[in-house]
Amino acid sequence: MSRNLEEAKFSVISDINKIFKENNYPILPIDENPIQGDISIICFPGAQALKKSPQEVAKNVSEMIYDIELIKETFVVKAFCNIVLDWELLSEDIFADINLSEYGRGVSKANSILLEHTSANATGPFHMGRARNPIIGDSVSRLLKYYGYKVSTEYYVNDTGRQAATVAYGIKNFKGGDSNKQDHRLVECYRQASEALKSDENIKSKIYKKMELIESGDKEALMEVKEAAEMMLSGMKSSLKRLNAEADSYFHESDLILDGSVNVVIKSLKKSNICAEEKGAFYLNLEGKNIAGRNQKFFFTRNNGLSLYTTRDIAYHLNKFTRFNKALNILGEDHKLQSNLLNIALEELDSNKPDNLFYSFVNLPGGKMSTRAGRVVYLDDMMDQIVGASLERLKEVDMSDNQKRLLSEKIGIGSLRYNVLKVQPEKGFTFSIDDALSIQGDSAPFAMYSHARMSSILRKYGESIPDFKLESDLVESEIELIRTMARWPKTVESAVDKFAIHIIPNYVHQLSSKFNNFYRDCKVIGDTNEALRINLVNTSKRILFDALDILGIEAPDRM
RNA sequence: GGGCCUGUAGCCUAGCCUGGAAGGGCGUCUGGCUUCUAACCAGAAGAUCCAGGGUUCGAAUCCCUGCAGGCCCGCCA
Repeated sequence: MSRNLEEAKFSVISDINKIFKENNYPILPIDENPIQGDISIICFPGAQALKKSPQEVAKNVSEMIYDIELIKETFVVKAFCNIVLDWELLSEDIFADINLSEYGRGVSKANSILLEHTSANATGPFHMGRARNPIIGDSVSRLLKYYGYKVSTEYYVNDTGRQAATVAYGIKNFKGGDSNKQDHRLVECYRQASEALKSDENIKSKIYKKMELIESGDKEALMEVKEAAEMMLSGMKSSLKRLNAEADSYFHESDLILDGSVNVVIKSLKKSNICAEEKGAFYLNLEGKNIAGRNQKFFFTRNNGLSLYTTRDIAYHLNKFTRFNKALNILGEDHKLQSNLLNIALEELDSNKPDNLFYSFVNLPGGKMSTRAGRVVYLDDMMDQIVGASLERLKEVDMSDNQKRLLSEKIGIGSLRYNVLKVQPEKGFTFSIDDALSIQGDSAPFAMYSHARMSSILRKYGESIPDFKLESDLVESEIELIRTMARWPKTVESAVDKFAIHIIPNYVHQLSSKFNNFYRDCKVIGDTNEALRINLVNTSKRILFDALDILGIEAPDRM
């Protein structure tokens, strides 16, 4: 009989409940992932009814159940009756399951998902605060794909409005900086144009005139901002590429004006019965909608009848749902209200609504990250630094310079991603370069190193993975490793459930750590259990590789 | 004024949805490389789980009230 761990636990638990019933015992709560053992029966609640102390109940329970099939032993700690399963019996079955090449992957789903991430305004290089978005977005998309969804990622390019017009004006009229990276060079144009906008009425009116042309659908003006945004974006895209997080497609806001879909939105929203008008500008009246704050009017046109950012966002989402069944947005927490408003509008238009994953902002020690105040750590600089630090660590390793360069890139970028991903998105964090550069313990290099050890063993073994038979008792660290591997599919499932990507790094660390314990205790090559242990190494390696891949981290075979 | 999020050892963090025995990591101290890779491993010290109240046999977890920090409340994007 083949069974995975879930099924084994289920069978044991139903046997336990059967025994409770037969003996007229109250049904006691059961912890399926206890601190000690594989299953734990919590005996506090039965105490009163049975007129016994919780400890006595636990002892009693342990005597009642110890000969259930698959239970190897039971031991009582306080009021917990802990059960250890018979891993000698189970491991072959569980292993057969783990050995399947699709182990952990979800079955292919019918739904297609458009995952929008990053969508930073094309006004200059990414800073670390913004970098949380592509890293989370890219990894969540990998996670959802692993689980069986068809996922496509998209970057929404805000190339209309004042900022975009200012960028276009700046690129046309000012000289850039001297960096050889496009976005770092062009951001100087934008800075100067922004300054001029503030101090020079003439330039201000030029930019605002351009803005109006853009919003009214003037083709030439639209092409101009679109091209300017493209220029800036080309530099930003190369940062994303280095981060291993480039989007599959880029959607230009300007196209929504160009193709008239914004006007369709305005027309439809005007038919809504919560639509009202004030001095020529139209809005949805939100009174009674339980939306936060002082402002109960959600404007979707200016008094000149032209669209606002939100209006175009509505059009964008309608567009998304013509292409995909579902939409998921990765957004900074500052977009929460905005997204509520969007949802209300979509509801008025009878449209589907997107799911959202919000993340908190990244601070620097001492306060907010702000480009304007010059308190800023650029993503590009951070990647250089962390890759440099990784290269430094490889100094003594016997490898060609080129190999070291490639490897340090993987390690550095992996560390950066891991550090961002291991924290719950809704938790704000203060970005410390020192912490980011500290790459031991719960980090990408720890996992990568474990993976390299696995590869090394298999490389030395040199033959194809053998069949195995259990010839002696498993040692504790082997069981622990199997236990951890057995938890992988559940881990993926719960991460998908809540879009909780931080669960994956957590698992990666556990698996790596358990493997390192196994490595310490168990000689693989040349041992009497060689065949089994090669299998253990092989499956751990595959799971670790997959898990790291979800995080967008490349698992090296040597380091 | 209002809404949302966060608060766990010196520092960072998991656990909170679905209540049951507080997990990791950094840093500190001690020890381990002629043995499949020491970016590793073992051991030690370190926690009024922000505060107070409630529900419960049982609360870091659920409810209420505070406190502290973040974000937001424009005919900007």
